[in-house]
Amino acid sequence: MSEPNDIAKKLMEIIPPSMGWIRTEMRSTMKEELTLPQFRIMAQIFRGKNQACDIAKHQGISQAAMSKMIDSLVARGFVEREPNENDRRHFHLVLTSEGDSFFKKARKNAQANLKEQISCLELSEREDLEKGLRALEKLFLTAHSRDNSVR
Amino acid sequence: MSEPNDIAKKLMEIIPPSMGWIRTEMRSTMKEELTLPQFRIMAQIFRGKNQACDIAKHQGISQAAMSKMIDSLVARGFVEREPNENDRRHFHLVLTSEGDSFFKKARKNAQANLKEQISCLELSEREDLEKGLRALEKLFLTAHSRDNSVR
DNA sequence: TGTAGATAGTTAACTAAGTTAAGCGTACGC
DNA sequence: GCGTACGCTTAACTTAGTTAACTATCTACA
Repeated sequence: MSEPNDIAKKLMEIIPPSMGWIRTEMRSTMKEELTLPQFRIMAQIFRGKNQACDIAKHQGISQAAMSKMIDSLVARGFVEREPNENDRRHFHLVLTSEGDSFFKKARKNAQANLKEQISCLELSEREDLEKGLRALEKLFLTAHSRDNSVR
Repeated sequence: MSEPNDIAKKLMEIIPPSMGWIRTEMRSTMKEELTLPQFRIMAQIFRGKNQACDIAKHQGISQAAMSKMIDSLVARGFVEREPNENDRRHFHLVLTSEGDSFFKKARKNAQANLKEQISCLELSEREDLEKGLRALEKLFLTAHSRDNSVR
């Protein structure tokens, strides 16, 4: 039990379809408004990450992709690029008040759906899930920071 | 603790970047050969799912998208559409011998990378992760089958 | 001081993966 | 045997990603 290899196998089996499911949930929740990658970018800005390249690194995408998605968020009036006086190479990304309230609403809806599903699990399963997510977080964070240091 | 709402929040925070990380891992493992969605389709066929619409449902994508990706797998010589005599509306998808051996090789490599990362976790964390993945599986499967029955 | 190199971001050209809508052929219930 | 549901494909489109080449800025250092 708990053989790294078995876990790796399970991870590859479970995570992608779960992700597909979350994507579908989010899509139906947010209708035409916002795609999942756009939502994630807004989530990062909301949490105080305000430099495009940092967010790009965190999401594992290129700066070019980031730049384009920020364009579309700016076009929708959800995000603004504020010039940064200290270092004029980068902008300070901020949510507009419209972006902020939309983000909060979208997050709440998406969570409500997920919450309903999660409520169907047994208590013990919910505990397992919670602990498992923490382990996954650590796994991802260590792997990720290692990547960054190497590349 | 273990409030469905907290878990939902955590899920939305952790799964997408984890997915991004797995995608990056897979990409570097499989080089130019195969994309992750293509790999997942092959995995389904490998496990005996051989009807395009079933796989499309499982992945949460449209039949049209499925059809195109199967085209590309067929073009690479990894998959074949065998006519089905019982019901000529659908094909019987099978891996070619080249597809089969490529799939096994790719899966082994991808797992080896993940395994290495997972080995860095404590034993207790690995156990948590394993249990959590099982809970996630159940969550996904029940939600998914409910979706299918409703939609 | 001035120049070399690193960093932040954009643009262009491309590909993959997804969507919806329309259509074709087959199977099946009544 | 006819309408309807099903399996699949095609066409036209969008989004998200890539790499490569570019601009502009900052920083370190001879």
